Amino acid sequence: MRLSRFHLPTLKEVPADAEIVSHQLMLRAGMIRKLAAGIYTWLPLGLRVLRKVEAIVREEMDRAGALEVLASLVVPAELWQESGRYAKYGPELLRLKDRHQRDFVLSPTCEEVITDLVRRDIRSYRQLPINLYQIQWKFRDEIRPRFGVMRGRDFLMKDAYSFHLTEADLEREYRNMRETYQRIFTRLGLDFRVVKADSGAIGGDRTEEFHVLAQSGEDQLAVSDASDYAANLEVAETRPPGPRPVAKSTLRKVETPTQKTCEAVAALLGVPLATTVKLIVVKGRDGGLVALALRGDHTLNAVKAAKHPKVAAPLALADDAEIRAAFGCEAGFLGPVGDKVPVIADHAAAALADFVCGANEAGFHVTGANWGRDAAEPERADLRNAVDGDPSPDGQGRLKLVRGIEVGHIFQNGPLYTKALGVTVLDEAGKELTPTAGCYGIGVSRIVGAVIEQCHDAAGIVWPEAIAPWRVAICVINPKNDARVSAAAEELYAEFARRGIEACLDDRGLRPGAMFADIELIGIPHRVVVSERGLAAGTFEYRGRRDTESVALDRERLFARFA
RNA sequence: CGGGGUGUAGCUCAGCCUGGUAGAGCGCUACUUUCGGGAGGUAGAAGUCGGAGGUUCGAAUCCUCUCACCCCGACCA
Repeated sequence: MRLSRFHLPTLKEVPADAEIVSHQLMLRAGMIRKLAAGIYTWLPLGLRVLRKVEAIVREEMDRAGALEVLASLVVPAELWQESGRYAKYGPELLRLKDRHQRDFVLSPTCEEVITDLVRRDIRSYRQLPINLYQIQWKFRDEIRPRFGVMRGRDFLMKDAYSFHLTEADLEREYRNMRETYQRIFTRLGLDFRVVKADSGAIGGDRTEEFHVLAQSGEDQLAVSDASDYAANLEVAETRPPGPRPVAKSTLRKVETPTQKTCEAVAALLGVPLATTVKLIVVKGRDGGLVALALRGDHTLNAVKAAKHPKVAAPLALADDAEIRAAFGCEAGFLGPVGDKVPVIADHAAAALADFVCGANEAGFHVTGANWGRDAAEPERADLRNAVDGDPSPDGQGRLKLVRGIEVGHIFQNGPLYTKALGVTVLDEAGKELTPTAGCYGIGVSRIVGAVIEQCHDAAGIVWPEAIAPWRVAICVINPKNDARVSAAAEELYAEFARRGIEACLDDRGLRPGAMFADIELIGIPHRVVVSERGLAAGTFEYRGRRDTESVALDRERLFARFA
């Protein structure tokens, strides 16, 4: 590509509304432009990269035996009503009507569409297993789109759906996809982790996420420092600590007129935060209230709590009136003493003796409280978020909390959708069978942002070779002074083409400083400078994007670098 | 949805408090001198001041409404 004929609107200044580095660099490099909140137009440079990511994903999916299809972004609401997700999905699902007032949705995922496709065309066990995928734009009406293409409202996703006769075959394909994803992210040059995850809105049992490690990631991950254990904080298990010490203190009421948090009470009394217990009152599955007890220095894990059989899902906090009715005081002075409502204690809270908690009386807490004496022995569960330094659940090493960007997610959702949509096939015996299914997503457009988060420096983007817009940039210095310079550059450009190496020729006639700055900003891995000076010496000037110095190479040695 | 903030040239922003001829830097166009790390000079194009209504002799500026965009907030007891 000749840059003189390419649309490359680079910016020197950072657009005001871009917060994170990938968003800033994508705007500055002229890869994307914003159209509306969370909606972007991909410019030629950005699209080149996006297409490369897409191509790698497609290649590996094909290699894994999946079959590509393409479904519309616009889906009849009926299908979503049939699966039950029309009612379940929140306002993130964009609903719209056509001119005949028929209801449609903009697809955020395609379980229904593909399952419907299978229901229509797959009749026999002989047609299974099958894995259908597409690479298609999706739409999610995010509450708060941000971070450019990392959390946009429309996004390019690879989504695959597999259908099987048996759970064992689903497990086989799940592993196949897991390996495929590892190949894809490795080819993309990313530092990633496979983590245990919650299945969330899609539903299902076995599920893992693929995360690119980056400070700007929106998800917290707990990873072991001594094994390959890694889990999304939402599901990272915590282990019960050792046995509870014996009670030594007696229960004593203390005045805490304005201290409504464990932090404030601990500070007032001069005791460690980890000796306090807080209650979080939530709605129970049976309609009553349930109190969740946590150590003061821990935070509630809503995903874990909502999975507890006595807790209403989704998690719903009790309101002020309910708390007042049950405890006789406002939130801020609650405690398990007196057993106002059934208590489920996190393992760490349950292991405390002589703890501090609310007195269930405005303005008072108690010290020296003990389970089984001042409060009923509570039911125990894992309810808290893991913290840095917790022992790893697999018994090896300690957990460290890091941040990640979710770029892939694989699920075994079983017969969830096939049953809802009434998919059946005939088995060998002529008997009707409901297939079991899996689904597998990759955020293609998000990957572009995630790569930049991992691969950039002060000058701009540093593309991994696999997805760089071009592998090499040929920079021409002062071509007007000497016709031989541009002739040599043209010849070099033609030679790269002959060798099948993607090159761009910077023939824009910019001054060298501006030209180099642009080429570095857009992250081209290799740069070759053609100048009078070099021609006289019979060399070209080569510099890798991460190098700090250039080297003079003759033609042969230059091309050897691209072998 | 709640709280906060911002809308003025393609980009980054000043001007608004205290109403009175629309501004700067970068970018863009032309010419010119330059020519190896975002050059200098000269000349120039470019804004319904987000929109509507109101107050006023007069509104970018004050008031009301509205739209768009950004940030913060969903774990507390």
